[in-house]
Amino acid sequence: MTTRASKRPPKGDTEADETVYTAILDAILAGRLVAGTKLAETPLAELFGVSRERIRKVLHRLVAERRLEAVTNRGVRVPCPTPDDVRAIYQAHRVLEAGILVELASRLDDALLGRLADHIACERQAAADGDRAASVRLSGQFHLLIADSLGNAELSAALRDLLSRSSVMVSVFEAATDSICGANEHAAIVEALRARDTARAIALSGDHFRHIETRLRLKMPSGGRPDLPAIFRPPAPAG
Amino acid sequence: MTTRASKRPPKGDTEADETVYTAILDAILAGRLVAGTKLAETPLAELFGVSRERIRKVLHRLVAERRLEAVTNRGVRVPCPTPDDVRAIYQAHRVLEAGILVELASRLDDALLGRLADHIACERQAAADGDRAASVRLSGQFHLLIADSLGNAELSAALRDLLSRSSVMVSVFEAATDSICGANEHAAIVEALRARDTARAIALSGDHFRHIETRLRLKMPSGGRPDLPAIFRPPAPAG
DNA sequence: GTCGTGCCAAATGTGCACATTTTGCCTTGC
DNA sequence: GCAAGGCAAAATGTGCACATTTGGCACGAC
Repeated sequence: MTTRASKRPPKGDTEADETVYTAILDAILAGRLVAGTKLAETPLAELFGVSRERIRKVLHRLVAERRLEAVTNRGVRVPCPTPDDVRAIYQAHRVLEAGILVELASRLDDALLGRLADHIACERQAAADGDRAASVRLSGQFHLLIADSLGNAELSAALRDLLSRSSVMVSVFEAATDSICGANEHAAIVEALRARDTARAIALSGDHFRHIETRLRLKMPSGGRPDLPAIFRPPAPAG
Repeated sequence: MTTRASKRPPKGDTEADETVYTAILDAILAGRLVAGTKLAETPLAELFGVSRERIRKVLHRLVAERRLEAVTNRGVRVPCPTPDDVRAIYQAHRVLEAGILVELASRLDDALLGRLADHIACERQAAADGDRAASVRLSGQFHLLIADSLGNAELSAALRDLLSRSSVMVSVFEAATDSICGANEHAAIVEALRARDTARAIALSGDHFRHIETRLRLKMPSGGRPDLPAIFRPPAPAG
C-alpha cells in the first residue's frame, strides 16, 4: 500500500489474460474468425492494448487446446477443417452419445425424464416463436444436458472439447436453419428412453447425427471459399 | 553465415522444447513424479540446462493439457487425483467403450476380429511367460486397439487423453498385478462381438471396467501418503 | 508462552531488446 | 520477357532484467 495507483494495474493482469483469451475464443466459436485466418501477434497486441508477450501466451494456450494451429516461425492460424474432419467430430459425438445412452438407461429416474421433457418443451417453444438463435442454442444444449446427466466431469469436458472445436457451432447453425424439427428427433430419443428401449434410443440418436452429417456434407463442399488445403489433401479412405 | 558455430544452437531449440516436454510428461505418466509434487522453474531450468523461459513454456503447455495444475504466483504441481477422480476416468472410459462397441458392431469384419484375436493371443502369451510388464501394456493396448479400429482420430485422441491423465497407467499396473486374467475378459468381449451380441459385449465391457474400479477402490484409500487434499474434499454425491 | 506484525529471501510474472527466420520485391543475367 | 538470386522489412522466437507476490522467520506485545 505504498503507492495507490501504480503505473500499471498490478494485479488485474490475470483478468487481462482472460479477457483476451475469451475474446479470441468467442470469435472462433462464433465464426467471426474465418477458418484459415492468420492471427499475427503485433496487430492483436495493439488491438487489445496489451503487450505482445501476453498475446503470445494466450495464443500458445489456444494452440495447446487445439483451437488454433501453429507453424514454427510462421505464426498461428484458425484451423481449416475439411468436411471429413467435421464428419469425424460428428461421428465421435454419435459414438459418445451412444455410450452415454447405455449408461443413462441403467439409472433413469423420473426427475431426469422430467428435465429432458422440460428442455424439449423449451426447444418447441423457441421453434414456435420463430427464435432461430434460441432454437440452435437449445438444440446443442440438449446433447450437453444428456451428457451432464451422468455427473461425470471427464465425460462432460470431453464432449465440450469435441463440440467447441472446428467451429462446430457454425456448422450446427447451418444445419439447423434448414429445418428446426430437431426437437422432434430429440423427443423421440427421450421417448425411447422412457420406454426403456435402449437400442431404439441409440438408433434414433445415430439417425439424428447422420441427418446432420448428411446436411453438412451437402452444404460444406459448396462453400464460397476455395478451401485449397482440403482440395489438395490426399483422398479420404472412404471409410 | 557470418559465424559458423554461434554461441548457441540456432535451430535445435524446437527439439529442446520437445526433449523437456517429453521428459516431464514421461515422468508423470510413469509415476516417477509423485502426485502433489511441486515443479519449480529454476531447478528444472538448471537440471535440463535450458533457460527458465523454456521451462515456463513447457510447463504452461502441460497445464493447458491438464497434465499439471497451476496456481498463480505459486507454481505448478503434479495433480493429486482423488479416488473419485480416478473412478470418474474409468467410468468415462467405460461409457466411451460402450459407444465404440455399438459402432463397431455395425461394421465388423473378419479382418478386425482376427486382429483382436491376435492381440488376445499376445496377451495370453505374455501371461504364460510371466511377463508382468508386457501383460499390463498389452492389456491397456487392447482398449486402444478397439478404439482405433473405428479410424476416428478424434475418438482415439479423446481416449488417449483420458488414459494418460491422472497417472492411470500406474493405477492399471496396480490393478493388473493382482490378477492377470484380464485377457479372458477381453476374449469374452471379442467372442460376444463375433456372435453379434452387442448388448452382451457392452455388458461384459462394463463388468470388466467395474472389476478394475472395485480393485482400485480397495487399494487407493490405503495409500501410504496422507493425501490431505482428498481427505478434506466434500463427500462425493454417491452417484 | 503464544499470538500478531513486520521484514527479508525466494519464486513467479512481465516487459523489453535482440537474434533468427520468413517473405515479398528488386535487381540482374540469360 | 522471364527466371533466379539476393536484399530488406516484417514477424516470430528467445534470453534477460526487473517488478510483484508469496512464505518463512524473527522480533515484540499481551
